Amino acid sequence: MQSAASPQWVRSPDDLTARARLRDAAIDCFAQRGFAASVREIAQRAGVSQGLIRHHFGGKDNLRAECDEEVFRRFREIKGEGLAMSPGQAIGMLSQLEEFGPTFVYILRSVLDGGVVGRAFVEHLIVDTELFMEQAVRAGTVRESRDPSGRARYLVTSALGSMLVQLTLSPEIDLSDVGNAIQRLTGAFALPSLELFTEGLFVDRSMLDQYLMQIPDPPAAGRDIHPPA
Amino acid sequence: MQSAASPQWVRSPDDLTARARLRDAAIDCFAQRGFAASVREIAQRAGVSQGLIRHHFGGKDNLRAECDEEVFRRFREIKGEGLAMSPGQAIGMLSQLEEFGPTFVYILRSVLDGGVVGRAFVEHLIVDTELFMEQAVRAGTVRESRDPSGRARYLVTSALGSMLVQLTLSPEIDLSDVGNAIQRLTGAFALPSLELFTEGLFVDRSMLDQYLMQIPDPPAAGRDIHPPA
DNA sequence: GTCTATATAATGATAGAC
DNA sequence: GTCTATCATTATATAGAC
Repeated sequence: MQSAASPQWVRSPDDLTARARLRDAAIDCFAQRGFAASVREIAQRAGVSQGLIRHHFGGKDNLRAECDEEVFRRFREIKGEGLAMSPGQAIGMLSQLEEFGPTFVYILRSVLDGGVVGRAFVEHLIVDTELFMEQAVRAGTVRESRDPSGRARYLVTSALGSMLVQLTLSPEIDLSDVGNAIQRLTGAFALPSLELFTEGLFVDRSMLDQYLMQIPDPPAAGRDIHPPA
Repeated sequence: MQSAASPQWVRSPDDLTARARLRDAAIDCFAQRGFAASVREIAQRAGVSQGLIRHHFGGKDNLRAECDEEVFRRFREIKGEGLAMSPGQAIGMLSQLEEFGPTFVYILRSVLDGGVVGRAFVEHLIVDTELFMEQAVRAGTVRESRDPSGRARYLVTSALGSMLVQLTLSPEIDLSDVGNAIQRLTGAFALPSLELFTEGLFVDRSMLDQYLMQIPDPPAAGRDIHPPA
């Protein structure tokens, strides 16, 4: 386990093997310009020729797969194994780390792209959130849910999705300054979300009660398909 | 104003001008395969040659622009001018209309893509939601907010974003059956969202009160940037 | 290991025949 | 109005020299 100030994967470029330098250049490119970035572009950023990429990785798909792996590895490493954080805490912490910038943007892009990293990232967040909420419920700070899994999935997808929609709505946000970008994406929603989480939205319970009466089986476990596939 | 069962823009393909048929084929293609769909593909679906697209539209960008316009026109037409619906009602209604399928998927893709239709669509929903919530507050069914604009923006982006994230998480969902797709995307979240909107999440008010004391100015109007740009 | 040069495929743009 | 044929560009994949 590394200190947060200088994780294992941050070192001077000279220390890296050519293969790793190529992979990191690809991660940066994919983060900045999306997965449509060409191999020529990646090679140029790494200061080598495009032929070398094929030599080391065989093709773009393979290169992307290795980037996916590395990015998810970094995510797991930074997050820490047993550390259960709320999604807000996690995102807030991650965005503070300068070195994590490209990794985080890579993940966001992968979520939008439907890539494997994105999926894994979201599912990971959901599991963590369910655990975190479970603890919070036991601690008495968060209300119990009739469907803990569904609630965790709902909280994560709406928080993340909200950021992504805001992002597409605000092309002027500079993704290279990740900390600032996250601040802009989440700052505007601090008050509305706190308000909603504390006071709810509806004045009375009729909508919820109506729904609960309408469904056939006891409202203990989720009756709906939660896992994607 | 047309009846919902058969809007103005639904007719047998023979009734359409070649230009309109081409445009509609493009909308279908963009919806099904994304905006990377080639002009050859579009021409093939329309049963004409690729040269004809250039003849009528000049180029792909222009064609996309006309598709954007048409899709947004259909959206406005279906929605109705003065009709204020909740986001949930609106999405539920739209998904029922068979003919609206490609249009709806086109809009979703446009949101993900950051396209003009997507932006306009979201901003439209936000304005409608704010109006709707204003009425609901006056009617006594929804609680007052310290930041009505921010709340509307938060509700729309999180509801929509949640669907989009679920969509990327579930590639097996068949987008051609829009009604079913929406059902799968929203059904799992009915209970968690109703629960949250009715009962909130936190047991006590400490988080909210802490935030309210921390910010300098009176919590009447939003102190943050809400409009994207 | 690294480079240069080339093959191949796809796409959007264009020209000109009918 | 509509089609066919071709061009220019760009991307990846590949081969072979050093």
